[in-house]
Amino acid sequence: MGRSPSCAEKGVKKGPWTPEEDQKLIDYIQDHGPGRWQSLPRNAGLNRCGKSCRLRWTNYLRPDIKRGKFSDEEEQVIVNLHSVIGNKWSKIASKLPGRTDNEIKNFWNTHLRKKLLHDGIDPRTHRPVYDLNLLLNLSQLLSTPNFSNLMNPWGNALKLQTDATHLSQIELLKSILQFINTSPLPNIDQTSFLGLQNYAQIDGFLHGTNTLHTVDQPQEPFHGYSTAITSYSQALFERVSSQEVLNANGNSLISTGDYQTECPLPALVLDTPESTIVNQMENTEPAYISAHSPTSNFFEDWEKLLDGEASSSFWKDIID
DNA sequence: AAATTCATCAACCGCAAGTTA
DNA sequence: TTAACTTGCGGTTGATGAATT
Repeated sequence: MGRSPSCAEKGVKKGPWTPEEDQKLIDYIQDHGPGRWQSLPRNAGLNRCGKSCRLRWTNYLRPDIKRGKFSDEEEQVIVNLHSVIGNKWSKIASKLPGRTDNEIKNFWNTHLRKKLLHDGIDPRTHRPVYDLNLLLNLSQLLSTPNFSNLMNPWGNALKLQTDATHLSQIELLKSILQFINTSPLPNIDQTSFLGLQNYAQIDGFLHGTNTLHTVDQPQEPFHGYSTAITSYSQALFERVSSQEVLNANGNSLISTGDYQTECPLPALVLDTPESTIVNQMENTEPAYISAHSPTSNFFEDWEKLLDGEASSSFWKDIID
């Protein structure tokens, strides 16, 4: 599949169209119809590339283009469709007669995205935004060169750091699992998304076994896992929050109140004995997780997530 | 009044899929 | 079958005008 030369390579005009150019394009298309964009500029006497002509016609000159502000109904359609199909602007545009994909894309980027953010909705997931201040605080804390010096060298500074890191990891994990569990997308087959084998792998991971066995897909496939992680993170949180974490100025970086108000995940039903899960998670190595599954990236991230040595760069990447 | 920042949107770019010879 | 060509898409840029300092 070759790539056609860009407009610049052909030495044709770029930039805004003049009224004369517009008229030439309109006249030509009225006579010959749209299409054949590559040869159109030559035939129409335009010193433009075909791409530029097509774009000008479809986004501006087409007679059926609707102009003016988007109505509330149109806005709602865009938001609803975007929540289902994402940045498929041409697909969204096909449901809004007279609107172009470019126009919708611009409207999204300049208005709707900000509006959703303002309303506390993540415009990518269309779900309530989880406040990342806790993670950011932890990141700053852990990247402080003198962090370990702040702590009593005879105390449990390293353990606290480990707990705090672990807690932040678990919180993200919880969000991921909760998203998967509550995803409203009707067409996502969660079995094919992760694969039965991967359910088994997670199951094995959480229960400390390396055997790959088939498990039935539950109604909410990650329910048990997310509740287990919730209980685990709660235990970790209690450990972290029971101690004052101070920055170089002596200001508290983490407080129980901040955590509780900024991590508004609803409480999940505990369906696994807490102590068992905690012990199993701490003692389990994820190395057996297959790197060759269709979802290997997902599991590579899991491995990074759980790999102590790699965790610093992993979390830095996420936060960045 | 001038300088700076912000918001908007037309237009461009690169990529990938589809089509043709 | 394959390579060249065409088309469409989504991300990004930059010119422009409005708002703010």
